[in-house]
Amino acid sequence: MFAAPKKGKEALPGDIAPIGRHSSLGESAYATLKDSLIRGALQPGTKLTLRSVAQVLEVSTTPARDAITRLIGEGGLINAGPKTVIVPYLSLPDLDELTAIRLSLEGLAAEQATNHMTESDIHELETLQERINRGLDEARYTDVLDANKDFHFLIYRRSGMRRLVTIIESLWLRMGPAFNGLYPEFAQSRTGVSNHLWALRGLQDRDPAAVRAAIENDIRGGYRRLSSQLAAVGEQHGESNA
Amino acid sequence: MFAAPKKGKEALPGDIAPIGRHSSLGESAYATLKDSLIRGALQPGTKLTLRSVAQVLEVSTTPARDAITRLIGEGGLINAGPKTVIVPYLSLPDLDELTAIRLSLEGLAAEQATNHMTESDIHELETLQERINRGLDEARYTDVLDANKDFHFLIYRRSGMRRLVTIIESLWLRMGPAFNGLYPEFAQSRTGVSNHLWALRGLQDRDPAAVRAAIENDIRGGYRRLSSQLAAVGEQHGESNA
DNA sequence: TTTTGAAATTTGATGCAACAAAAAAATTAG
DNA sequence: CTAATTTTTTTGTTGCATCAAATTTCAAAA
Repeated sequence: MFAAPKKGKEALPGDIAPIGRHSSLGESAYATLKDSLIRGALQPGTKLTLRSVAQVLEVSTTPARDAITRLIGEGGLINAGPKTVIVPYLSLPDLDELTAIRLSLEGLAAEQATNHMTESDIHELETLQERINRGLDEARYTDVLDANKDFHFLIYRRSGMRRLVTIIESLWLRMGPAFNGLYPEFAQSRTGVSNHLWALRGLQDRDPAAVRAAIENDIRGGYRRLSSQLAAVGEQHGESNA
Repeated sequence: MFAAPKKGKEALPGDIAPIGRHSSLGESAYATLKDSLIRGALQPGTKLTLRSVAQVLEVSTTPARDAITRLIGEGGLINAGPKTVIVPYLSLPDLDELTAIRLSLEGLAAEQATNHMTESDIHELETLQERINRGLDEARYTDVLDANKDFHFLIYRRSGMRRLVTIIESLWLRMGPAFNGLYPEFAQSRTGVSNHLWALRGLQDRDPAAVRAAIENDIRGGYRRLSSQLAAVGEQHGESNA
């Protein structure tokens, strides 16, 4: 049926080869769209068509199709009809589910990362935190959200668990659009700052449970703010699009 | 850039509409391949080419491409070279990571499902368990694995968390090929049976923690058996392909 | 036998056109 | 003005051809 695995001597190229580069138009189209989604650049309900994506990304329909198909698979886009894909709305049940998964997975990642963090990692986190603080002071909310994302994922990546990080990304992908138009309201709050500081302290102390708790707290704080926003604004989209 | 969301009256189709059916050749090609992977029908290392998949599935290259691309995104297939996609080997580090995630997520799903299970659900679980027992007696190992999968996912689905179930599926997708050629060795063990019984008891008692513990135990048991098999056979594929 | 290297073959990526289906717009009827 | 109906436009799907790049084959050289 399919080609059987190579049985040969399996010449391992020594110790290098964590490769995997895979640049193609489809790949970068996917990456670009995904980034837009995570950043909240696309409003929920925005309709994406094959040809419009192709045009914006300056590629043909084939790579655009690749990107859209993959994103639908991850839940970053959904089919709102046989020929209509849109950026999904985040309903309260959706947010509940996402949050529960995030608590599990980001908590796990944070825990696992704790004993892998280097001094320079921690220093980098502190730099990111400064950028967050400065962003809050100067009302540069996009910067705040970006730096916040970097802060979290720097930690998660140090878990050494690649698939885990990928899954967490797909969760953030789902949250992103909900922030659209909410930057000030959302980023203004400084509740997250103290959670980050607790996380930093836990990392320095090599205390996995403390780091996990800090991250979980951060997620819960975000949940509170987002859910009240959703309750206030988003009743018209009752159904879950998970 | 893209079409803005409809502002109109948003005619909700009443109460029905959990729809989302999306039958297309690409979709079914994806489903078919995915199923083959989960069932362990494909040996790790098996090379898949666009055209061979297209031929086997009796479709053109386009739907085959869809399926392969999506599966790569989920980690069910990997790029072993610029023009080579294979069924991934499961290294011990990979198994460790998968297991950690499974414990988190399947534990969560089991917990959440506990209070949603109906009498008839539980009855169905008992039926499945009988099929597992019979399969063990009669050495019908494929049946055992199938029924085992149904047992777990019936529970998980009752969590009501769709995205969670999808993610868990992608984890099983990654485990499937590792069972290839190991059916007897793996399914022979009856360790799983008592875990399932504990899970059933927990469900009847509406004890989420007990159900979670039973499922976690089941996962750990599988981990032990698989990891020793991997350690014995699979040294030649050192690198992680997560 | 092993190694090397070049030729032949196969591969994935990409663009594109045709088609049926669906959505949107325009029109008509009430 | 609203609602139904028809017309027009747009959409995703699918198959396929092309092309550069990578793989495989195979024979010559060591």
